[in-house]
Amino acid sequence: MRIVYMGTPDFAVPALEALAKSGHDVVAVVTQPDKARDRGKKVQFTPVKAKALEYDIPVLQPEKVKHNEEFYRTLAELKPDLIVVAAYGKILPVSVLELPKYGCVNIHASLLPKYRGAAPIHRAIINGDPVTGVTLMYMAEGMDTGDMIVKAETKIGTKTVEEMHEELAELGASLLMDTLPQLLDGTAPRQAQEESLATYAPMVFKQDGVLDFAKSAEQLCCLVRGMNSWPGASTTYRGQVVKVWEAQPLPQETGKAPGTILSVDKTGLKVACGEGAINITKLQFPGKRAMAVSDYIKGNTVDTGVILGGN
RNA sequence: CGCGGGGUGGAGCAGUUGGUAGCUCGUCGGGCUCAUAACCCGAAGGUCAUAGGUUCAAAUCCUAUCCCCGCAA
Repeated sequence: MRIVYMGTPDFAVPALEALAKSGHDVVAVVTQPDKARDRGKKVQFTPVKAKALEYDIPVLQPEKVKHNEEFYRTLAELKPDLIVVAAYGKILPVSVLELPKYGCVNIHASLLPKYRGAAPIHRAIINGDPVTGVTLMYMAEGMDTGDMIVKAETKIGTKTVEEMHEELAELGASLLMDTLPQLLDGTAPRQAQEESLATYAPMVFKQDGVLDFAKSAEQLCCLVRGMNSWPGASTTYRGQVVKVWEAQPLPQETGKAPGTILSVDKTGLKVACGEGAINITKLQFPGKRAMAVSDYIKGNTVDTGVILGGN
């Protein structure tokens, strides 16, 4: 069986590696073009490309996949029996979806039809959901609208989006491997998504991580976890941007204005919220590395009474 | 060559008219106390990122390199 794998970020690496190790014939990997990013504008390979090179798998990096005759021809010549997609980053045209004999399957990091779209893991945590998971599905034209094959779920608890991301990537990989035999003999189950239950998980940006202390302690802590480690929750202290990496809700009502720093000591930095209060235990000041509050106060001072998020 | 901040005892920081380094926490020892994460006394611990250069003398000035971080992408 000839398989083409399409994916770009870290999330898509475990499944590719599982396929490659299993001895299946991964004839090509398609990933986004390399981009100059980060400090110093260095050109970097996408995580999936790096992994593909490890296994000597040919890599294709088309600028666009729609209306791209050359790419379509190249793909067709590979005669794929199955195309597996995981966080590729571009919408595939119907011509590509219909190319492989056994279709195109996608690994999506949510329990569809909930959280279709770009940032399902972030949204599930930010919204305080108790569970989430991954769904293996046949791809259709719409954004994550295809028929579902199998799902696997897991508890969110107090995991950060980074931890959840890693866990779901592995879960997705094993789900794919478990289901692969059925995909390749056409016996995989197929269940349509209930449209009325569909929700969307839009991309998250740095701006989404700005803490609004008027919210409840629970909501703020979910946001902190849902933004760790990317793009990071933040607020401002005396005009400086401060990233907040870890925080826990405190039951107490404070009577103070939201954002007011109530106390600072080795156990953390307590801040009043619209409802309850939170205890920040790990943060990061500009130019500094992330550190525990207990470490930060060894050589720096944080004044109580200051209102975070103001000037 | 995208902009900028930073690398100083285990940790977090101070230290620009250049003169062999100081603070807080921690650690170890002792003391006080019914007791303590509290308090008191004492001790150990630093090639000041690396390599050169200037100088009688450099953490401090100059040059190159490595690493970390924020912004922007």
